[in-house]
Amino acid sequence: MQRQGYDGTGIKQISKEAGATLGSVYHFFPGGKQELAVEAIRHGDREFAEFLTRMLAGADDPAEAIEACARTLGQDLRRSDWVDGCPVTATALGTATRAPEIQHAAAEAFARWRGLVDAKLRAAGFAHADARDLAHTVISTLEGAELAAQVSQSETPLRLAGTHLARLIRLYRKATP
Amino acid sequence: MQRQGYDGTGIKQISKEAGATLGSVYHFFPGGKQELAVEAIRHGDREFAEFLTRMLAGADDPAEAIEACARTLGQDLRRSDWVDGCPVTATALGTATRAPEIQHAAAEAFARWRGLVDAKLRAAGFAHADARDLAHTVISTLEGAELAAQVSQSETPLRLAGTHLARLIRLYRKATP
DNA sequence: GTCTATACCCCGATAGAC
DNA sequence: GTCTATCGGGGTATAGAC
Repeated sequence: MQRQGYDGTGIKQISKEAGATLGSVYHFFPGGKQELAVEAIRHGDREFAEFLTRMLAGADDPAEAIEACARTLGQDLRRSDWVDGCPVTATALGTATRAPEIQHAAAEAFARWRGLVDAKLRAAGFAHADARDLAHTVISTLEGAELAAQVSQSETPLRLAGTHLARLIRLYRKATP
Repeated sequence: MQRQGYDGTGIKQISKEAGATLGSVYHFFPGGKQELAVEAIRHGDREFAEFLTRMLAGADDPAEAIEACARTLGQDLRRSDWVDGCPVTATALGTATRAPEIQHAAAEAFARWRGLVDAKLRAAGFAHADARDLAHTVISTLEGAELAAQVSQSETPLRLAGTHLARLIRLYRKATP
């Protein structure tokens, strides 16, 4: 679903690639495709949260850590031949009206990631309001740059997003000490 | 397709809502669903390009114009009940592997929008390299914030994106005069 | 150019043997 | 719990009358 989206991915395809039978899938996911999608998003949520935690722990300076994060995302995306984008976006996009539970799971993922950045910024001494606001834009920008990188098959959007986010963060550190 | 994505939107649904018969659709779009999707993306491309042109012309200061742009995007998104997001993203996402032409049209749209921001920044006296790089991040951030706003059903990501992009742009104006 | 009918296929979901 | 068979419906696309 990360690659093909909710509607583009069939349960039969999933069961085949997983080496399970169709009956097994419906045994463990009685809620059908919707439940499967929610679990897929939660899985992607945890996955990216772990990645983000690792990257944020990689440098004391939050600006430096975020910039490294963006670069790594670009490298990983290229390695996947521009196919493995955000594990939440593709699944959630387009299902908003039909399946609120899916959208809710996606919102939770975004909120968790934001929380991780927020905590890092506060730990580095940023004002709470600044940290909260900056965390929003850091996630938004990473998300958008990942999208742009995927569409244009280039690491450039993510590289520049890293550079600019770092400058923005440093600007706020100086602005409200 | 803007709302439901490529796979979530049926040609029968399109023909019904358009008041046309299925035969007519295939008469004017012999390339079938793929051709329809490419034209839909080109349409969204022009639509947003006109919106962006209008917003950029609304203020001499690029930072101010971009901030107003983000706010307006948020208001429009709320007015649509968080349904009408970027007219390109939903259609293009998930079709990368199967339909390169769709992805190519999406890449062209992003490039055109970037070009508009780039031109505005250069016209305001920014160094060419700075303008080019900033245009990348402006589009990425607006795109990601629109996504985040849609998922969380809140204007906050777009409002903050506007604020932060404005500060970033002003920083560069001062940095390299 | 416009319309209806239909071919052909795969979808999600379920039934029921084992 | 695991598997196969199948249901009902909708998908894209086409054929061919008008």
